[in-house]
Amino acid sequence: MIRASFFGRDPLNCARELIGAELIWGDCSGVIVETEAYNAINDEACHTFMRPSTRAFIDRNKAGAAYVYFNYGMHWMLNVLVKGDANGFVLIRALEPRAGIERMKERRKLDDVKRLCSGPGKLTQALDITDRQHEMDLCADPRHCFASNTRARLRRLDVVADERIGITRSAHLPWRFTLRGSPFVSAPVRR
DNA sequence: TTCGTGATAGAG
DNA sequence: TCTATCACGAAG
Repeated sequence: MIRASFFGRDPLNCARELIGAELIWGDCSGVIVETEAYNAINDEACHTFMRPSTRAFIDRNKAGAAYVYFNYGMHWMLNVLVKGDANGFVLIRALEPRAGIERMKERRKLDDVKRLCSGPGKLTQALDITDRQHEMDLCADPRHCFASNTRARLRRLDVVADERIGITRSAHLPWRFTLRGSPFVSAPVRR
């Protein structure tokens, strides 16, 4: 299980290094193939820029806490709080499903494994993540945590950085990270 | 490309 | 109160 100290550094390193780790969620799990970093400072796309409630969230929580919010009236987004050298969040954007695939298919009402978790709103639906898990410590419960994938690490993962998706402000920063060539990401790499 | 859908925050 | 905005997804 990845410990809280992992999230006690800065969002960019955390986002990059989470690629290849496994997200364990109850009976389901998947390998993280896409993330984005959001910095609490100097990043207009981060919620902290416009939302006092998000700044308060950072103040009262510790590194590794889940930041779950509702967007566009229908989608939940899962983020992890990074708090240490620099504060911010890592948005979990896509997974390669590993365990509990049948359960994910039921929740998504979809059979195509490649499209089960290929987007931030899709993976929360597949794993049944909602505001029930908001502020949950993701470094404490072995059923809701991240696990480092030692085998993948040894293979020296090829991680690509490009521009974040679906934002207008601070859009040029290369703060989206994907596993090179993965067919499980939300959108192809741009340059 | 277009729309559904609802929380949040700032303005009036 | 009212309105703009939004880290999306599915259909067409």
